[in-house]
Amino acid sequence: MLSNASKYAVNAINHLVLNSSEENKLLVKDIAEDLDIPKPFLSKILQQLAAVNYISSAKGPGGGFYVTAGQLDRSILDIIVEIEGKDQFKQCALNFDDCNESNPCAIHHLIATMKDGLRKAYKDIRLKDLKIRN
Amino acid sequence: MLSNASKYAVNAINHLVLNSSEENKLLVKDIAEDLDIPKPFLSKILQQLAAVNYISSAKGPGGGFYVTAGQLDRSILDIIVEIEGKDQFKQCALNFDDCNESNPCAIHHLIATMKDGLRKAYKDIRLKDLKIRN
DNA sequence: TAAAAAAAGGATAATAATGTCTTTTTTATG
DNA sequence: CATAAAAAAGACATTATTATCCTTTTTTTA
Repeated sequence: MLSNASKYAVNAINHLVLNSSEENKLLVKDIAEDLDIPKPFLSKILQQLAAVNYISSAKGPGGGFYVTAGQLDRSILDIIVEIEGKDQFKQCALNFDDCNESNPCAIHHLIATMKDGLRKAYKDIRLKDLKIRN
Repeated sequence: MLSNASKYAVNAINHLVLNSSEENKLLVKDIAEDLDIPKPFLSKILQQLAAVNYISSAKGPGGGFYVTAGQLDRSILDIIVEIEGKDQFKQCALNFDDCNESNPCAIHHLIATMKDGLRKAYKDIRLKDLKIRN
C-alpha cells in the first residue's frame, strides 16, 4: 500500500505533532528510537520534509525537528505524495493510460468509488487532526 | 498501490477470461504483445497462477494458457494476494502490530472504512464478472 | 519416432527501495 | 573563539522488484 518511507514519514510527523514545538524540538536519534525506525533513513525523510517546509528543523546545540502551528494544515496525502514522488491513488489500478469513467479499465467501475474514497480519506486528515484522539 | 507484477497478473487474467477457452488457448508471446508486458516476466507470473490452479496451461504444440468455467469464481483479490505473497489491504497503513478498533494507530479510525471497502471491492470482483461490460 | 512448439525452470542483470556509515556545515554556548 | 551538538549532505551496501536470457521438459503431429 504505502512505501516504508511514507509510513515512517507519517509516523514521525504524528510524533512531532503530538510531542514537539518550537520550544521543544526533537532529535532524529530520539524519534528513531521511540518509533523503531532506522535513524539514518529517518534522517533523510525528515530532511526531505523540512526542505519543503512541511516540518521545521534547527541545526546546532538545542536543535532538532518540530512542527509549528502554521504547518498543521498539511494533509497526510501531501506527505505521502512528497515522499513517494507521485500520487499513487490517482493512478489506474491496472496502469491504463487515461483510465476514467468514459474510458475505463477492466475494473475501473468496480473499484473507483473506494479508491477515490481512500484518497479523500488521506487528503482529509490534516496534521492538526492528529492532535485529537479519534 | 499494486505491484507491477499483480497489475500484469490482473490484466493478463482479464485477457484470458475474455479471449481464451480450453479450445482456444493463448500463447504467452501473444498475451505479452497484446498487453505490452515483458514476455519472460509475464511467463513467470502465469506459471505461478497456473501452479495454484487459478488458470490452466498446456505444454507442447497447440498449448498455451486458458481459463476454464471452473476457475471463474476466483476473485481479483485472490490473484493479488497470490502474486504479492501477502494481503496488503489487511495490514495497518502505518505498520502497527495488531492495529484494530480497540488498539488503533494514529489514523486507523480515519481510513479504516475506506481501506476495508477497497479490499472488499477487490474481493467482490470474480473472474466471471470480467465477462460482463461494467 | 523425430522434429518442432510451447510452457517450465534456472541463472543472471538492471533498477529501485531500503538501510548504513562518514564527513561537512551550521550554530549555540562556555 | 573553541568546542560540541545537531542537522545536512554524500557515499556506499543490501535487498527486493523487475526484467532478460538460456536450457530443459513435455507434448503434439508429420
